[in-house]
Amino acid sequence: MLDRGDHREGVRRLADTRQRLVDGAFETIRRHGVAGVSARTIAGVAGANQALIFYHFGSVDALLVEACRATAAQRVGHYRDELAAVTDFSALLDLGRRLHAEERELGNVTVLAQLLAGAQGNPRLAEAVNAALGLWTAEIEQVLARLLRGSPLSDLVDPAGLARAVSAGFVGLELYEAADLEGAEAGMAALEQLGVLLEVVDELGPLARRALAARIKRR
Amino acid sequence: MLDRGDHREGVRRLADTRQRLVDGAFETIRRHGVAGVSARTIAGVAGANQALIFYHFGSVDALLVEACRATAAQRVGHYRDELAAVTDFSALLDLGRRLHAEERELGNVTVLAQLLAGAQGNPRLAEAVNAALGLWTAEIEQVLARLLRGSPLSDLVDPAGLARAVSAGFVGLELYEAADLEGAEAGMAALEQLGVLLEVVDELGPLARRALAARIKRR
DNA sequence: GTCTATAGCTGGATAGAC
DNA sequence: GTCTATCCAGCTATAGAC
Repeated sequence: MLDRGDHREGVRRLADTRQRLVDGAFETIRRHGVAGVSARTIAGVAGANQALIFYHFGSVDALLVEACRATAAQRVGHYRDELAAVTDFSALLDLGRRLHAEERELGNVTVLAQLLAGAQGNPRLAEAVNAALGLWTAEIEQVLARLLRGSPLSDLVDPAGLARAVSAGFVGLELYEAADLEGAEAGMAALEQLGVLLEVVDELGPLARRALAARIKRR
Repeated sequence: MLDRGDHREGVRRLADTRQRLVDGAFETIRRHGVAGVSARTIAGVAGANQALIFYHFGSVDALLVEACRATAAQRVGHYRDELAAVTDFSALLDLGRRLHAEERELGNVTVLAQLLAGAQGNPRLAEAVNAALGLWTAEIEQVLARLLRGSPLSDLVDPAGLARAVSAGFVGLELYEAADLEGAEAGMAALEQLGVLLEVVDELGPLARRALAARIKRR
């Protein structure tokens, strides 16, 4: 059927198999969740032979790990410059909105959530997902730390923790979406409202600012 | 070995099988995640025969649905009175801390997160998890709505959305925990800090309060 | 209601031809 | 590198003895 074995460099009938398997793994998780993943289903989506997963990666788990790693590295890199250019909470919220919409659209959040769930009792996968999430949170944390310097919020909010809470919120809401779409959307909106609150508080006038700082200190 | 078949009412060597299967299902998810769940693993944990799952519930899925339903109903009922007695954000935060600690300890959050992940592409399970989460969010939403009346935050924060965002945050962080314990704890702390921020803002003096309300209106 | 046994299937993984 | 064929483990679900 296909002209397999053709090795002229210009042909590229399909991307090389290894890559197609990685993409297929991602797509399979996105569509059916980790529960629906197997060597056979992935191979089916990738249009490749099941045995090739073991030839190229050694095991199905190892393929999932690679899919996780590759996606995170690529996507985080895609936003690095934009995140570095952010100078206030308002801009961060705007970027956050866009970033989340883009990643959701691509299915990256769903896949991350599913991998995270699958990592329960699977140390190899857990390590990979941890690394992937670490790439995201490190970037966000850096921006938050920069913005919080000199803010009345700096005594209250821990950048590292907030970065993880926001990531976890996205992940949790994405899972929620499969069970209750409208509820998840309302939750998403609330997350934005909290962002607006941070922004508003951060931009308070000197008087209100001092009152707030005093209140925070007292706790 | 065991004196099976003994039907004297006082014996109760073990709780009735149906209940042990529900508990076993819960425990299996908690320990190994949805990925590790099967009729055999559940039966093993429950100390029962695998075939009894199909006799009592018809399918493994149906057993998971029942475990989800039973746990949620029981636990939400457990907090209803306390939630109804809450009259300010400070008390809500205190209760929230305790509630979350208790539920985490019991494994209820982990199980919910795992079921949520498994609900992807499993409509029957999705419906059950949706109902379970609905019980929680309905209670939280009610308290939030009550507390927000008259607060400068009422124009900004939607109780229904916030209830879902908080639930999703807990769920997401619980998943996170399997991959990165310290990170998840930092995230949890940040969630509390946001709670404190709500509390502080809510209790602001009239002057700062007015400044804040004006800022919020402007957006 | 509970057990054993088993049918029938899907899954991970490997051997070996090409 | 890719394909076919296959082994074997584990799974759902049912039949039937007790």
